[in-house]
Amino acid sequence: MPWSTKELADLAGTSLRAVRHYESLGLLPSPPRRANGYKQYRIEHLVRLLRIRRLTGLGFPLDQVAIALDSPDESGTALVRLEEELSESITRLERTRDEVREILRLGITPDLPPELAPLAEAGEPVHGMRDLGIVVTHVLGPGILASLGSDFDGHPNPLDTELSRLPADAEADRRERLANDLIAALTRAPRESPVLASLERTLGASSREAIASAVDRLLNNAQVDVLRRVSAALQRDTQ
Amino acid sequence: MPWSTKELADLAGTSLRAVRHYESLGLLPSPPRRANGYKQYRIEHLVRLLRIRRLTGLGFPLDQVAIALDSPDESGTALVRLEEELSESITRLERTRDEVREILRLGITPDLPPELAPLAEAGEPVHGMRDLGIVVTHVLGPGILASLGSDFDGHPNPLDTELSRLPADAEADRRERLANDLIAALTRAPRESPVLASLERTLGASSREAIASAVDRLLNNAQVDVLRRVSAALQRDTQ
DNA sequence: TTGCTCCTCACGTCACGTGAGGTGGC
DNA sequence: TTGCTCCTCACGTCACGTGAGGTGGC
Repeated sequence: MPWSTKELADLAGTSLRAVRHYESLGLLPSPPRRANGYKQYRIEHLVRLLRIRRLTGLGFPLDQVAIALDSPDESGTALVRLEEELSESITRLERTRDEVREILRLGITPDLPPELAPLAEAGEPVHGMRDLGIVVTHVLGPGILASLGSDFDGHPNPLDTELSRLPADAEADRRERLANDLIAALTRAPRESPVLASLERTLGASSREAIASAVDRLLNNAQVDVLRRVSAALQRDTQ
Repeated sequence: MPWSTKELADLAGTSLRAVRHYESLGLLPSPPRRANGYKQYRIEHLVRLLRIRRLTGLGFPLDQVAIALDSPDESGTALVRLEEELSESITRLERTRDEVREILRLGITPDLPPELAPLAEAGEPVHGMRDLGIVVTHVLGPGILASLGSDFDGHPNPLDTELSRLPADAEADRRERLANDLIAALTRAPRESPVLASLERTLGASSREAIASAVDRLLNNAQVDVLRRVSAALQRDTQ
């Protein structure tokens, strides 16, 4: 007539270990035993176990379950908090699910912010620009690339591609030509310079340093040279 | 110029401990140290850390992160699986959130299935019927109460209330009257008897036993007596 | 005797959080 | 000297899962 631990677990649709766990926490009273030490559960234990399972199924942590079991009518605030937590989790998961779907749709790599993915496609062995992009988008926030004038809407800007592939020993006139093209492109885009300037003013010292370090160590001399010219021209522009 | 562990963590927007954790797993290479043992992180570490954070932010477990970092282009199947897991979690959480909202809306206690809540309201100290309900709804599935003819749509059926409050020493004619009323009510409800009968035929031995045990130990003699009469009448009806 | 069930430790999971205890830098 | 930072163990979290090692029941 009485049930073993396994039988009780099966009746309640849960596991042997869960039953023992609840018992060790005092959520479920220890049943009487037979002479050989086997436990004998009865209907009161099944009822209690079903109530525990119901509460854990709703998402109550076990310490809250202990409280709710003894005063089920006063669990109002706990329920409100639970609902809030559930809603938060749902919106968070929905956001990341949408992001994962977007990554799948575009067929891009998941380890970069999506704005940077086209850059990764552009040139395989050139990781300097990619890594610079990772640091800059993190420090300045995503969207910075758009405001820099690059049209990362599916295809990399040819100028960006050329910059990322610029060899360290590129000749002076090639550097100058690329710099001028970039300056022209950035100047045509109406929105970027003020954004950049205001961002730069509000940047903390450590962020500045991180970007400077990224530029210095991740790009080669020719690339840095080109970016310096661009930067100087834009700064003149803003003043 | 190089960064301490704390500085690196701050730059990446994560914790000291997370950085050390990634390092201990080999996700992040150990940086060179100064003479006193202090670690010196550089831009490569920041880039790596940001890529790790991006992947964990999407929900990748750390062992998958290790793989994805080294071959970011081949994480397609991992992404598909991730999307599926996210979707499953979302629907599961939505279901429980809706259930929690319903509990809040009705102002009922969370430790019972919602169909049983009105029963709990009916009589305070009478837990026998409540506990029987918990066992029966779990074993036979929710919805069984509806098919038993009780209209649990906001108010407890007066007959149920009377049954749950029936004292053990109720007199014979009171028992008979209540049994007849219940039989009449159940017979008027068009849908229940076949459901019950078919369920009973398909029940396993352990479930039968659980219900029998619940009836025997959670109800008093008078209540069991009334239910026996009702059961007998219904069984005659079905044949 | 063999196979199945029951029992009690006790470590493992996952991604870190949180001290403990000691030392270096200013 | 004091306060702050850095370091390395190492245990804690949460709700159990998963053996290990031993015994009882048929």
